[in-house]
Amino acid sequence: MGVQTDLREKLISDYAKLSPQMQKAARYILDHPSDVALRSMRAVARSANVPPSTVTRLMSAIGVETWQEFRDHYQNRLLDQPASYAQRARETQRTENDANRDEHLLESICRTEIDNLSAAFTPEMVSSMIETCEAIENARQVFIVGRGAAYPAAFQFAYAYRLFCDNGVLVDGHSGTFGDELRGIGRRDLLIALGAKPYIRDTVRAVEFARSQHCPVIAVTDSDVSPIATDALCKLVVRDTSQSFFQSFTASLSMMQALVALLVARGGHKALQRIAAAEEQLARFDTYLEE
Amino acid sequence: MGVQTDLREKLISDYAKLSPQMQKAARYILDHPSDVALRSMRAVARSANVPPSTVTRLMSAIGVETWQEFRDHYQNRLLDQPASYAQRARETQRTENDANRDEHLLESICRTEIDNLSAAFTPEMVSSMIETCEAIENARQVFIVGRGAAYPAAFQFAYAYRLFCDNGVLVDGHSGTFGDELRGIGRRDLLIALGAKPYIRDTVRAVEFARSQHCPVIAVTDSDVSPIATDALCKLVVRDTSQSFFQSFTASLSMMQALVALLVARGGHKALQRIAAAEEQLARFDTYLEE
DNA sequence: AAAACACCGAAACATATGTTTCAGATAGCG
DNA sequence: CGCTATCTGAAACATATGTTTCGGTGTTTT
Repeated sequence: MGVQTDLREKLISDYAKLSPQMQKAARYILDHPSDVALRSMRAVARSANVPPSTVTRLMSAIGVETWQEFRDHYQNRLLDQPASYAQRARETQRTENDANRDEHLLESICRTEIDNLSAAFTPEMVSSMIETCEAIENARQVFIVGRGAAYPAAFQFAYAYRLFCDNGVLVDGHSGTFGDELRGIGRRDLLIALGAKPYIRDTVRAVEFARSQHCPVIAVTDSDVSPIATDALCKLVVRDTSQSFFQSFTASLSMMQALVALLVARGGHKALQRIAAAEEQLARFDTYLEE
Repeated sequence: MGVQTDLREKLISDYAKLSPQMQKAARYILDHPSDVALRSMRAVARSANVPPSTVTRLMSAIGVETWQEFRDHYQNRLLDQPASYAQRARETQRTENDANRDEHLLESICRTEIDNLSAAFTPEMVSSMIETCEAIENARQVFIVGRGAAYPAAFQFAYAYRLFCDNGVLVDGHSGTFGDELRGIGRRDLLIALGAKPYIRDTVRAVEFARSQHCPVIAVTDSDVSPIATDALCKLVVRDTSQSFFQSFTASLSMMQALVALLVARGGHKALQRIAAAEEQLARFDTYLEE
């Protein structure tokens, strides 16, 4: 070895001493190593939102003569570990009942998650999601309920939704009783209910209550015949296959995120303006770390 | 899309019908596929002892419009990505002002999410996750902190973890001040911190406090140089690329779920017994709907 | 033998790339 | 306040890149 230090490590260790703009460049490079190997310097600079000169300066700052040298290093790295997905699967399978049981488990989890995810974006689901969006756009208030393991996805949606709409209510029962928050729900509102087997009683009750008040329901659940999905306006059925005792809520979360993205895209300028305002407000509160 | 044939196969099948010089070029390309991905066209031509024009002609001979298209194909093969980031971006842009804009957006979101997910389960990440598990198993108390958009993933882990271990603490600041919950943290404990750009001040402060008390930190974040990741025991770097203004936390959530699954798998019978006990307790409380 | 044809490589071309230069901006300090 | 030192981005620069053009070569066809 000797002088052949790993440039990536060097970039990390020197990161603190770099100028702000160089940090931006360095950060992009660290986060997208394959870009260095495959794309041009100017293209990388463009993606990092930095002028080309900054990248050249970064090179000399970390003691690299030329971009070529840097690129070569990353190309070799890329060639050394052609850890393709398929190859990885084969390797892990070969050593199935072996010492690296853990690796195999994680590999299998990854595949399952990807399957769950693609199942959530089939054409039928996509059109259901678009319907859901229309329902949300026309609703007076949007209630979101998800208990237990479904709570993260519900929270995620409520959190993002609140950044550009103020008619969202996360029914989390954190303060006082659960039912209080649903008071006044009616036919012009909308309830988004999340939950998979085993169905949590609270969630089902919330759905039943909403329906009794003629409030339409969007069900994000694991089956067309789940107690949450009965008579729902839209049934967003997500797979939650998992290797562990615990169902996977990855697909639910992803779908909720996709709904938010879709709402924003359809909302156009107005939505973006509200987001900007919300973020500025957060910045005022000193929520975020400065650059 | 649709007619997305494999260009390498095309090269092989058409080989016989090519002119001698083109065969020389084709042959070199077949023998050195990574050269196509990494080097320039002229460089490849030089190595193949062929003028550049021959390579261009070869492109049109096999029905490829431009060398870029050819190179992109080989780059994707090298990365084993079903669709390149650039390609995806172009596709989405192309159909931006279209009738079925929504469908395209969702389709593109799905692909991005899958990319994020596979990036979270690369061999390096897998080994980091296993290290993380060992750290968790040896910790006295396990603190989990994630604010804002990172909260779902933190909650998810804490919720599942509590079903089979009782030394987990979700630092959510719901009651009283944030710092209170970290009181007494020390070198035998462990802090799992989640957060992506823009970094929420509270999270960073929690990390700094933990480090000042010599408590090791596991960082689930978006970059090796994120303020959360500095001096972390394990850096679990997850991609959060997203089509919307909002980062995607799908990969974070999935990784946390995977950690739980891994912990349970390594925990063996004991873990399963505890889970059974926890579920029975929940059933006693009438949490779930009966069948 | 001449014409028609496919094939080839040097050179021309417009564009893109990596690097350097320079002038303005910004922050630190006496 | 002024002075310095650093940082930054636009522009300039020489070079490299992908593609096209064009004339030349050899082979086939009539």
